Amino acid sequence: MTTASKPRTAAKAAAKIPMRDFSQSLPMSLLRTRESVMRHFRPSLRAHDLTEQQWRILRALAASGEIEVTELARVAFLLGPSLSRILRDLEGRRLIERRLLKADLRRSVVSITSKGLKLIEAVAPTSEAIYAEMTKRFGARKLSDLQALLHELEAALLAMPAADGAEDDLFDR
Amino acid sequence: MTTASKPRTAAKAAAKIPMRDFSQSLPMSLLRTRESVMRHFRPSLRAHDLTEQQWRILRALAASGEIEVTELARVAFLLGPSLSRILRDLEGRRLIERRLLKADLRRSVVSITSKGLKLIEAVAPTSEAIYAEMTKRFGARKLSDLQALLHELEAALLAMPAADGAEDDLFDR
DNA sequence: GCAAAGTGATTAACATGTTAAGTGATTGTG
DNA sequence: CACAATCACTTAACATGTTAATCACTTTGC
Repeated sequence: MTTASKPRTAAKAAAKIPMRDFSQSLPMSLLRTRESVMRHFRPSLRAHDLTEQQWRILRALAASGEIEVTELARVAFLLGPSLSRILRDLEGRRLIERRLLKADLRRSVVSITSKGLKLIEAVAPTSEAIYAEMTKRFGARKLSDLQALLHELEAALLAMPAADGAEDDLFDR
Repeated sequence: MTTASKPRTAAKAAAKIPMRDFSQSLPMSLLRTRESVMRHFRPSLRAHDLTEQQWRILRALAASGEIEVTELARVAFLLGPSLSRILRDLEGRRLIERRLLKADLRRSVVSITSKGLKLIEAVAPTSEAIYAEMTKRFGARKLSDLQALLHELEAALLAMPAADGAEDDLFDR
């Protein structure tokens, strides 16, 4: 009966300001959908002792060869601090390597090791199979429609100036 | 030239297994798009000392009145441990209240305080304005198409059995 | 040259995500 | 009615998200 009985509270009257129904806000939809996707991938990654982020990094490295840390952060969509910690860990596990750039000792380039590549080769088939099954169930056409809309929205929002939290705030007029 | 020169490595040859171009995998697309959305909301929340998750909880409480912790976790899409910590904090700030259920002392119900409601009323107009601007830029029709696809995908994946990480595992016999 | 400003990367500090373990309360079964 | 199983919630422990500070190195301006 975990999902059977619903709260009798019902209410939905507390807020004077209506606002869109909370659960169908765009950020929530994106979050829930992403989780419903990742839920299928995590077991396989976990079976190989990889987190989602570690996997993103290995994938990015396998795709781009040697790459600078900053650029890696960009393509793997991770913030610097997270990346630093994860690289330290992956380097300790000999899945990646780092070397300093002679031309600029502040920078270093990262690359995947053969051990890292073997790990990818071990995980990739399962990932691909899962992705294929998802595509089959959802429909290739709808999947690409979705991808297109996601990209369009991303582009539209990049063009939208970011509010700075100060708002019009009375004083800066 | 931070973004000018691309890595000469070019490679993309390291991996023997092709795999979809990493950056357009579905999880990455969803993550990037969600971030591009949240980027616009965070400054406003931050200006009121709220994190995204705290805001989700307050919104959920405002919409549903009194609600049990487990149900709140479900609607705010948070795991129990995260919720426990955040409720402790919000209670300390007098934005929410808790009371035990006499009928079952394991359970407690959470509700938003008038201070919490005032905070929502202070933040909501800005949020609504941002959401409206997004809708205007992206298009209301495309937005609802996107929402529909997200929900469909979510439904399709819920119906898909979760791999357990064991796979068929050829080798562990 | 050299002090100041800028840049790439890491560390620090705190909040959340995630899984496992713990705590107290309740329930079902013999 | 004892008592093991279950349940609701919390804690614990570790990884990541996030912002700020720091460190080492480079570039700039004088």
